[in-house]
Amino acid sequence: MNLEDIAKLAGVSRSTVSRVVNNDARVSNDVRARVREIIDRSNYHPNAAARSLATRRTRIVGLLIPQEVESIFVDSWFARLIQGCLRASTALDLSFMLMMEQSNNAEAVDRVVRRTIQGHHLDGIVISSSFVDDILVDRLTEEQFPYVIIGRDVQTRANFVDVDNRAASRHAVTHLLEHGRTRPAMIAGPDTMVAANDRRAGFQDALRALGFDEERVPIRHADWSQQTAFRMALELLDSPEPPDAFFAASDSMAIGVIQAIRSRGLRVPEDVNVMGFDDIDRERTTQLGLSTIEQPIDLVAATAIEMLLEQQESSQSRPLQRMLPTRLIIRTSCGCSAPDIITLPQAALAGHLTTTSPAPAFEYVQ
Amino acid sequence: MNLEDIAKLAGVSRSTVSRVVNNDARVSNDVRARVREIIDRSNYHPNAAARSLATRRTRIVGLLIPQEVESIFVDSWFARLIQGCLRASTALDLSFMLMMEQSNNAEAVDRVVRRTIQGHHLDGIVISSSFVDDILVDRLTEEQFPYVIIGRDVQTRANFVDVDNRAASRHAVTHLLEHGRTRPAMIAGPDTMVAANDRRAGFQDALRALGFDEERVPIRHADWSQQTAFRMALELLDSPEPPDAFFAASDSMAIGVIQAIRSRGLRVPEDVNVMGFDDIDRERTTQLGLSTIEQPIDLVAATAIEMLLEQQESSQSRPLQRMLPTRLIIRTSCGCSAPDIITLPQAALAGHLTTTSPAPAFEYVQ
DNA sequence: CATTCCCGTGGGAGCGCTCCCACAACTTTT
DNA sequence: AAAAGTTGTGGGAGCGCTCCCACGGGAATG
Repeated sequence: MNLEDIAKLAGVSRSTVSRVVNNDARVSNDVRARVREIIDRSNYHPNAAARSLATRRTRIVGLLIPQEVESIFVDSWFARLIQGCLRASTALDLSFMLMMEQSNNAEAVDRVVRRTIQGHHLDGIVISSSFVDDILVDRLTEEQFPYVIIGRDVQTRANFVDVDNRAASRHAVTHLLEHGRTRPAMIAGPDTMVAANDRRAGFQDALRALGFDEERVPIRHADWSQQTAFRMALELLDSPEPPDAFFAASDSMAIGVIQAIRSRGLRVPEDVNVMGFDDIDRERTTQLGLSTIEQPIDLVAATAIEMLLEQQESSQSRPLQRMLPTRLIIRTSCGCSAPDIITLPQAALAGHLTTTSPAPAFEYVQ
Repeated sequence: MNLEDIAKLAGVSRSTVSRVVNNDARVSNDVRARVREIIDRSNYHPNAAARSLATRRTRIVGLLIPQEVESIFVDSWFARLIQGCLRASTALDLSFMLMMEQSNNAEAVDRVVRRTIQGHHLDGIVISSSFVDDILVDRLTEEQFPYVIIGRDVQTRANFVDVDNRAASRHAVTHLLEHGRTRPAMIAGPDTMVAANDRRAGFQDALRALGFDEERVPIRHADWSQQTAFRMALELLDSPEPPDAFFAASDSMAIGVIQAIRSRGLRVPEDVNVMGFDDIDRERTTQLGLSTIEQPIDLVAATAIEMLLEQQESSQSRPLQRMLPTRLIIRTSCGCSAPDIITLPQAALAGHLTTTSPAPAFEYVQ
């Protein structure tokens, strides 16, 4: 069953049927109605391959995720990202392809490029952060292929979408310390990661603004895991000057911190206040009353997909960079008694760029 | 850059280049080498759409997951299934497409069918269980479109792959009770689900074989959640005849059971023994020393993809049904002192079919 | 009333591949 | 030595669509 068949059944030409299928205005109403009916009756659907061949568009977008992380799917961050991309694609009537490759491996990158770009398999690709410092971005740019990286990159020529980790952290920490605590501490992420550094910088911004002596505020770098955070929090709690307020760069780590606090017979928030980051596993954080910063993953994903389409339309070469707003989710661990949700203002990075890039060219989306 | 271009560069015909690309034997070695080199040098990759159009194959397989479950991705079962399918597809050089739709919704099903089947978008589709009692399977069968359902279905005409939940449960429970406990109990899954019923049947098989009075063995139906299992286990523990061995139909529920046991001041395995099912979140189960039955999700996924290809090759109409082996993962909660892994024999269903289907036609894979 | 314009429609070309058949140049069989 | 088969190669047709141009007829314009 193809266009020609439908055309014959409707007594019109192939072109006319094509116009009806593609909602072209230049078809008279009665012809349109007749063709529509026949299409419905005969269960016709245009052949995707033929369409792609003629239009040079596949209406398929992809998400590339790194293979290295073994537990990649147990980490709900990736799961939620996938879900968000899938949702956004479906809403735009795009098909969604998942790809997994090793990053930092020339051969694997080549495989991706050949298959997707040169084989014209995809219209665009969303790249989850770990691939960043790669040949891949260069190849993609060179080939003028639409892509978006999830997570701000330090080399500022790439297309990306991210939340303003620094601004969010600054505001959250300011809120945390408004409860009168005097000995803050941070369990930060690995200092090789941009997001981890941005969150730490936001923490320090807040300290500075509030007049804390940065030298005396302990910061420990953990690996996002509950276990490591637990251990490090324990160390700090056992030190001569135990912290009375923790900012953890992720909820998992915040949970580790809370466990550590409790294991020393202390209570949250009566004795020690805690602030997390992510709010992805809402069930657990709610149960613990963990105050945290919400990452709008669905929005990040949807924005990424949109940015892909934008690149497809206009092939301008200026990088597309977008920062999304976050919300402060107030439960009880920060010291508040009543839950609340506060949308955080952004733009902390504008003045404090960690790179020497030419201009603070991010687009802040409100 | 297309076939013709390469042909011109190599001084041969389009056909010859095509043969080289597709590893056709009928090309002389020197011509093959020359063409290969030019292909590599010019970064050529065949156009997927053109290929699909000519061959009527897309080399894309899909996974359809139900939209209803809000936390679909927090549940690591789905995440692992996706990962498994993705891995298997990549290994076979297939692209992997993810689709999310509402099941039990005629319109949504129609959308899937039209887009994937009639639009020739996919070569085959893996369906995660919730879609089963649907119009979808009928449509798929009718259109002779390759599909595989994850999870045994009671209406036995469909293609599926599953683990033998019943045999696995029987063996695991037999093992559990070998430690001399006399008052077993089960926290089962929702009795609307085939897998839940199979696991319960396996439990009962074991009881019968060991000479227990089934009437007096309590079985509670929960919803796979830790919370509900916790509550039900508590009820049982507070009854006049508290159980001294629990079989939980999932690890989450087993964790709830362990919490309940501990909250009554009892110890696992000294006072009460526990057996779970799934072994997906290995980190948590290991930490708790939970003995459980391992579901080989990766194998399930890989088998599903393979079955898709099989259907593509030979379009025989006999349903393709495959049961995969499980392993008993012995840690400490069952009462054992030394960890062990035991591959379980299958075929429990062969004699005890829960349906009245014509023949026990499953293929047991060892 | 003649000319231009627009609107709705039809048909050809072409997207880049595969598959089939043709055919030349050998090799093997009769 | 003729017939048949084999091997390597080339070219045409066709997969089902879109896009462009052509064209007829009615409406708007001069």
